[in-house]
Amino acid sequence: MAVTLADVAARAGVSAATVSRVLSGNYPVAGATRSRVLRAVEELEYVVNGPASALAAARSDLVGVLVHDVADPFFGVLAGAVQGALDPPDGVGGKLAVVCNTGGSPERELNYLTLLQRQRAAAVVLTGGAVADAAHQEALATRVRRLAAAGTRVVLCGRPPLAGEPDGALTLAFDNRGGARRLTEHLLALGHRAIGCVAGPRERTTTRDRLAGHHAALRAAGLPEESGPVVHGGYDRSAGYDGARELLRRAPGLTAVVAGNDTLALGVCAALRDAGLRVPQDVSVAGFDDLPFSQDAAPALTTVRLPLQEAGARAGRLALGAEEPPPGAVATVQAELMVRASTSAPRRTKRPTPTGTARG
Amino acid sequence: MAVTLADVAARAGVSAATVSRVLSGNYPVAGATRSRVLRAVEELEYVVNGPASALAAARSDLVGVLVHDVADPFFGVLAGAVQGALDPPDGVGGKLAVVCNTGGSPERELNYLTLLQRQRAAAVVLTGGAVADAAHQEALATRVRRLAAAGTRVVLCGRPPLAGEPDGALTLAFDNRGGARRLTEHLLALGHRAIGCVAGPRERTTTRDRLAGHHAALRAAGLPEESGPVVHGGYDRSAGYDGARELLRRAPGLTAVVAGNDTLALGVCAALRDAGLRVPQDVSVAGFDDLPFSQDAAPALTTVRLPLQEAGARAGRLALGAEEPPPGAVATVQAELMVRASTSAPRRTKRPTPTGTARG
DNA sequence: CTGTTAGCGCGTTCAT
DNA sequence: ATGAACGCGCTAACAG
Repeated sequence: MAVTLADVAARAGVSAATVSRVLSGNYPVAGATRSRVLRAVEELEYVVNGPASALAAARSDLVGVLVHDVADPFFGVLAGAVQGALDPPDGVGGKLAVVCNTGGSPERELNYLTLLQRQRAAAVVLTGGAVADAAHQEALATRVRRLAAAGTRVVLCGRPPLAGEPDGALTLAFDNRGGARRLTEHLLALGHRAIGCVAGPRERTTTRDRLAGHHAALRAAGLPEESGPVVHGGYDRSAGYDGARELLRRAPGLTAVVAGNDTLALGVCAALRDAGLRVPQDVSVAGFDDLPFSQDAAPALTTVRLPLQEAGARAGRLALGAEEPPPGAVATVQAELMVRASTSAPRRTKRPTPTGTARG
Repeated sequence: MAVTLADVAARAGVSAATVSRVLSGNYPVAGATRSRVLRAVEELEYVVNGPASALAAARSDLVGVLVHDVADPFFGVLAGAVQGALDPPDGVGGKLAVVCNTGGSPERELNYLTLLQRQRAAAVVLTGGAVADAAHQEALATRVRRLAAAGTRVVLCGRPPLAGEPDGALTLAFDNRGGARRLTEHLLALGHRAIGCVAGPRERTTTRDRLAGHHAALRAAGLPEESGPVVHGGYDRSAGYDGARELLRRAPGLTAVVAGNDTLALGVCAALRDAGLRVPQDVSVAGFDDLPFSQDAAPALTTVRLPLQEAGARAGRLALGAEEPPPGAVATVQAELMVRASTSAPRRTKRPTPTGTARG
């Protein structure tokens, strides 16, 4: 049916082995033969059979990229950066990115890992926060071990390392805790004392780490953890909207709201606006991630910047084995506080510490 | 090294063929044998070798998805929807999405198509506007023909059909022209007569179609095409910013600006703000696409909604052959005008038609 | 319903 | 530097 190596070999008057060598390039071949072969390839419009070569060589050109949802800019940027790093800077030799939307579901995550193992993927990049559930973490660690055993490189990007085993898995963790802490410290420095929090899904490591940073800042300032109400929900805009309304109901005296991420923050701003409150005059709002749209929001969002582009690219290079693994197989990506217009000092006309809101 | 079909067969006391049949499921197998096989699979932690089965069956589980840039929400949403449609609703049988960032470059597009042909991809979805260049269109048509000949389904999503050949390629075109026309008509109805345009890259079909719709509306209103200045650039925020400044320089009397897409529109708004102009009081601004962030912009963006989610999902189903192809192999996805807060009637204090700006 | 027999197209020794 | 031969792991006829 399709033209094969043998056809090219016949056309060029050489053996199939020679054609194979010319095409892979990793073997000495006489200049004359080489060009003869290449011409035959052109004339016959020959295209290598990937599956066949993957079978024979026991390795494929596929790299799996697991994300919660590519449509979410956070993951879109990450996935794009990984893909970019996989791309041949010169011409060939590049690997293909298989993007898988897990929706954050542990089952789907596991399922996709199996599918990728089936493809004999060269590497797998797991992005985004994990589910902080022991059973799932265990199942995941097992899968990762198997993949590593099968020769697949595994890179975690934006999540903590797997418990007790850098068995070949490399990790690029994000400093969610530190970033969140600095963010809350910024609000405290502005004078806020009643800070609400619209955190993300309760079970995610990302949520937990950011919340931990927030609480750490409160404690360090001598404030009780309950000094600010916390609501959990999804990581989408509507969760931000609903969360802000809930917060307002529970603690009408809030002067600031920190959101689990920028998308939530946008929802929070919308809810505040609809409630007749101005940002930041009446209530300050802050996000996390510094997604592209954040600086164009009105007011521009104070947030914590994660270098997603750089992190994704690095994850891609690590997946290719094109970059030296970090010492200890784990590197932490720093987060940077970005102060913009959505936060300011609280209005003095409001009572500074509207207590009695905790335990609401 | 790894456990193979034969190992499972031995363990279950059956032939390799039987195991294969159990796993593919498309062949009658006795219940008892089936469960015996499945148990052996479990015990041995057997995972099918994808490349081997792709080779033997002459088809793979891969579907290529070409986008300009997944990090761009437009493409992220599209890619996510395609991937979602590929996903097994029940459990197995799903295909994997290979996402390729072409950056809009014809060469890379062609290159990726070759890579996907090499993988013997089951289907390829080409998204986003094409480059309106005859040579490239020709090269592309050739590649598509080859892919189709090799049994790969080809779906175009968000771009016009390839000239003179539905050789197996299905098209989901977007009504860019109609949407743009209705958008400009909306501005005209509000009373605007001096409408600038920050169009996208000159060579893209998307840009051309939207611009054509804009001009059609102007003509229908009896206005000369030059009644509004047009600047070209990229499709990113900074192009919007720069474009708006250029527009302001060339035609200070503008009362409205239509942007090639929402991202550009955000840049336009920023430039306007920096120039001390209010949106929409001083200048109305409109975008295109209705990306998620558009309704959260301040002011909320008047734009033209493209049902990206639905279109992507449909493209995915067409790629799987799970949906009836549209009659004539081409379907047009309608665009819907979304009037929001960024457009309003022009200020009466400004001269209605500040002519003398054309040919600037 | 199940086993046997052939390849699928390529990489890779091992000779030469 | 090149060719011959084998096998990667699986599916698909074809028997039975």
